[in-house]
Amino acid sequence: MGSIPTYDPAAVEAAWQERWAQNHTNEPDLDHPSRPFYNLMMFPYPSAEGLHVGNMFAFTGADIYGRFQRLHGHDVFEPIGFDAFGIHSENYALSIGAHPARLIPENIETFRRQLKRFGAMFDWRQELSTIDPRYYKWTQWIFLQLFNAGLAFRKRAAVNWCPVCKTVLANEQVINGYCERHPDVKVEQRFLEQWFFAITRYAERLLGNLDRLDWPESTIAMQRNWIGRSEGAELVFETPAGQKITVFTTRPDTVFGATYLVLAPEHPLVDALTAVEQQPAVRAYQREVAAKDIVSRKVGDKTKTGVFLGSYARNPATGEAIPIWIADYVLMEYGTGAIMAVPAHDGRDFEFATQFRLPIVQVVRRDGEALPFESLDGVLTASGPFDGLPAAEGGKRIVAWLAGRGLGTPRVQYRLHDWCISRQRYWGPPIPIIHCERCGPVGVPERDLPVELPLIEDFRPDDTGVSPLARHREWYFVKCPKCGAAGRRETDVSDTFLDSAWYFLRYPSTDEDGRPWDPRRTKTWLPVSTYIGGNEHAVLHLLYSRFITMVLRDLGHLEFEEPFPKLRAHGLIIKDGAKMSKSRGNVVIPDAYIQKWGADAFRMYLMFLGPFQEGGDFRDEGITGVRRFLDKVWTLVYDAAGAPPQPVPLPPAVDRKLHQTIHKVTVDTERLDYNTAIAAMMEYVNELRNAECGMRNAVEPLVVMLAPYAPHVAEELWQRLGHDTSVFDADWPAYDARLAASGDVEIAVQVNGKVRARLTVARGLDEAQVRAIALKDDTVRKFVDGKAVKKTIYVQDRLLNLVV
RNA sequence: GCCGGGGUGGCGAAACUGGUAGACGCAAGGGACUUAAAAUCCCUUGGGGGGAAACCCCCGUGCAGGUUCGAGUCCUGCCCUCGGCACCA
Repeated sequence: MGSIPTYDPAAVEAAWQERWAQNHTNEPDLDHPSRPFYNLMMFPYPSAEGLHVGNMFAFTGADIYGRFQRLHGHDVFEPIGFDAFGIHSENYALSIGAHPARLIPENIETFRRQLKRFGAMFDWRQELSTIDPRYYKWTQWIFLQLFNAGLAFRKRAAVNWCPVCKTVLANEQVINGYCERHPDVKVEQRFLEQWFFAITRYAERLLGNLDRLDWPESTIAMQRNWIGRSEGAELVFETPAGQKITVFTTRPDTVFGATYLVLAPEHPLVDALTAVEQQPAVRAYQREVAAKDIVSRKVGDKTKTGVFLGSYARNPATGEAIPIWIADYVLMEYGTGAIMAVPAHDGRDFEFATQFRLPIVQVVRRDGEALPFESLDGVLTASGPFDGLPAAEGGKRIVAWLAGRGLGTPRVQYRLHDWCISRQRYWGPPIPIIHCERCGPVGVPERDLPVELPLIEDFRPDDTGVSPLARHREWYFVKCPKCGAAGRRETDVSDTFLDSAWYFLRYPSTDEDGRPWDPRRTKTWLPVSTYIGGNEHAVLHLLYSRFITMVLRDLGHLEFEEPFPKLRAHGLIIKDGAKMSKSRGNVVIPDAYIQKWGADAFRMYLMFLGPFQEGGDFRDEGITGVRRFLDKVWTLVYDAAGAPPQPVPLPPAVDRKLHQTIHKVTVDTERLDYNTAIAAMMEYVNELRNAECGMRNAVEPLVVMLAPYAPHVAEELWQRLGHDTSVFDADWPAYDARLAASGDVEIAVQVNGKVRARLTVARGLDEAQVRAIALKDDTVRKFVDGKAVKKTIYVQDRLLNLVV
């Protein structure tokens, strides 16, 4: 047998990484693949701290899946890139006094080195970075496609403003009224001209398509909630002067109980509806609300406030005059910015009515229910001709009745807002627009793309709300491309979510300069076969990517409208019960672990920590177990490699276990249940060791199954077994269901549902046979003797239950 | 408040459509090898009780009920925890 060299991961891994690069092992033929499989994972933001275990956990899980597909004969394309623009990079650069244009490429270099070290099958030919002008040229091109299609527009909008970041924040960057980057800085409200994408026009399709996506239920639910479709009606309340106030309601059945109206303080009709004597109070209230930031208005103190306008409108159902109020609990951006208040059947209206002593009229009844009664499960009352109808049915009839008089119409409303893509910052792709006095906003002609982000030393944002680019005069002033008059460049840069909304389209075509992608390659590789990423992107990134893809399809640039038919979400790796973050100081960097244990052991350890799709708590105690396992495999294979090459039949117990293992590893890997797949391989190795079976045909399939998990050592062992091609060119082992289900079985014998004995019997016995054997067992007899067996339940090969 | 996960040994976790709870691994204890240690190998390990022993009994999957021959798994009502949304009419 001879002495076995010890397993030295560092040497094995370096050697194979070099060979993969030399042999182009991970570079599929992009133009003529026979069975293309696009294995996509969410590209990282290259932070200054470097790749942390959370990234590596995600990428390893995705890489295992790609390698598994490769072993099933697919041409797997597994690209990687860097999402390197954005406020995170810029703020970090500011905080250490560096320039992002110099700092970020260094970070990328660190990431690239770390990514190469852990041994994923990345196709480095197709690497991309969002800060590369060759990339963002096409990000700008996409903006222009939307602009030319009328889907990009400018609007003055109330925005969240962080006085420290000196920029607009998205609502999700505001945590309880404070900036997510600066937990002690209150967010303010500002009004600025912003660029928006009209994503709301796609709401119905974005929602409807969810039904046919193979995505985690929870992700679908989050998207559904975010889009927030509600069905209801618009109803019209008229004032004596003939002004029409339109409200949106999901409860038209309760219109007979509407005892007052509430408008948002910014509602355009407020001035016209305010009685002279109420003007001072109304103005004061409007000013007070405007001074609040939009977040604390929504999230902060929810005590109801409001002011009576001093005027009235007619309830279209009862004909009664009801007072009109303004209150900040009504939001201008949702529905029509006005509501009919039904205090008997809405908690918020109830609170408001109680506070300001407004009338409360119950119009839906169910026995034993107190007000406010919000359920639709009741019967109409005090509703004229509709009394006695179930609320849902009554609502439909009331809308029809009001529609007949021109006072109502059914209406679907979404919570989704248009996507604000403007950022008053430096570190992003300039929005490719030139403002002209005569022509208005004009798109930069495609031949002039990219609009390069100029390298300016003073990129610090200031308090004006205008991007630092405006201070760069030779860049800022430019001729209008349409009329030649003096124009000014748009100085806002676009949201990073736009960079990442199309990167998967670019990967197969990174070598294209004249167009964003090669249509033939796109047709070959897209849509993405499997997309694996974190649930922190469940809503925005995925929704925006779907939207952009849909628009590009409508404009004739793509042939599909859903980019990710199959999505899987991995869990989060936490440390000491908390999410890893620099501020908590609990970020784990993988380099030292890889150094000590090897990339293969560390990959497997991360996957063995818990279910991939749920994540887990990082502790480093367990890694020795995985490393010991690899050492055992190493020894077993070296022993087997010395055995004669012609196959001899395996001992039946080993053969059975082998086929059971193949079955389990196959099924579990396909489902991303990596932790149990690894456990199954460990069991098999234990079996081989117990049986002292060091046979070639017992270990060859194991090496192949191990390959997705521990690719370097699998290659080394495969070669040791005498193969001169990559293990990834081998076939995934087939399993024989008959063999897997051969041999004896242990049957549990229960008496009255309690296990009293375990019998080892031949497979496939019938109830009578098992029962006869069971009744000979001493322990069973102890519980059965002297009693009548009333009933027996038999589950083939598993269990016999005697009921006495 | 609403929408989703999840509560199982000392720890990370397994358990397919109701059918032998705790696979696999860590840690711990004992033993072998060694001058010694590390490494490696073997054994034990949910709690309690009985037996000289092979073994046997009772309890046990967040809590309280229920359905069932049988419940970690299904139903009802709670508690805790983690994500997401949050005055969306």
